[in-house]
Amino acid sequence: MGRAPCCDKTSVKRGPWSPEEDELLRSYVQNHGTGGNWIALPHKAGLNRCGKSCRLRWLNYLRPDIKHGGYTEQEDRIICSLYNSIGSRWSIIASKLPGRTDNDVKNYWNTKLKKKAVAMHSQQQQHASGGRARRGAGTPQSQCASMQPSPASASSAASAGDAACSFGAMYSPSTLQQATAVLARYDGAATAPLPPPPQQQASSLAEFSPAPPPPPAGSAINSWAGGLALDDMFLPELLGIGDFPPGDIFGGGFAPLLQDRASSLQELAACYFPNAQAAEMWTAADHVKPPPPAGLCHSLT
DNA sequence: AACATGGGCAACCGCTATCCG
DNA sequence: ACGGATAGCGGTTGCCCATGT
Repeated sequence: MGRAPCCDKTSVKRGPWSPEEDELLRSYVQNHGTGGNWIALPHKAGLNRCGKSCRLRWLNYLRPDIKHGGYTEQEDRIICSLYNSIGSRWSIIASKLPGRTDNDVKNYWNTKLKKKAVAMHSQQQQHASGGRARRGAGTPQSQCASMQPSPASASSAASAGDAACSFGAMYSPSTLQQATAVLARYDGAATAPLPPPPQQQASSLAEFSPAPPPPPAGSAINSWAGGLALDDMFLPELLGIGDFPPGDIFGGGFAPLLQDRASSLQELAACYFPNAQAAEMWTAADHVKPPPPAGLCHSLT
């Protein structure tokens, strides 16, 4: 027997929201907040809607700081880089793009950016092979398989297809633990009072940042450090300055989008680090040296 | 002008994670 | 420690509109 539904779907309104409903929800949330309970909110607000529907409407459409459309090339680059690095974890990707929602980013990727990427990729494949397309190239699966070590879909909700490019599949548990420890230190830098100069960064990261509590066994990447730090770990790759293979859709085919990387460093760093000093420190660091064999954290350690 | 087709986007569905008693 | 309730997430669906025939 399954769980009871969150609301009686036969008695609540579904489908597109009317302006009146939008106004009811907007004014209620602005006056009272969500109260931490979306299920009870529709009744309090006088809406005949499911709580989940209200939450989605607010988060994706009614929030005051939402931006719709008009994606910049900078945002394109961030999305592509992050997708390459962490896969379809839209909430994480969206969190790096102020004013964008996961749904919006997901739709944008699925309807526009993905096609752009595939087109660029096939164009480059034709160039590289004198017109012969690589077998399987251009499909989502081949894109995934051709990507660099990817932490995509680290959660247990990963689909079978995602598993092919899952983080866990790419790195050994010991490597993950090692990376997680590094991340823990670096992550703390965002709140540190004064970061050291870049050249001292590696040795002193641990000193200006208290280590977080050890992760629960078997869940190092997936829980306490995963969501926040996985993408930070792959900053060089996110920027396209890591070790993408030349034929990679993002490292190669997406080269035009990833060009002008150096000038984008500051903007990107600002996206990744809430603390301006940490962003500055990262920007100033040397990101272009070759990656270590493990392919992990070469700019951060 | 009428119809078919495809793209874009909002909303829904079903699942996992997390919280809380 | 356990189980129920809720939040959050990613995949999918379906509607609307623009464009082509």
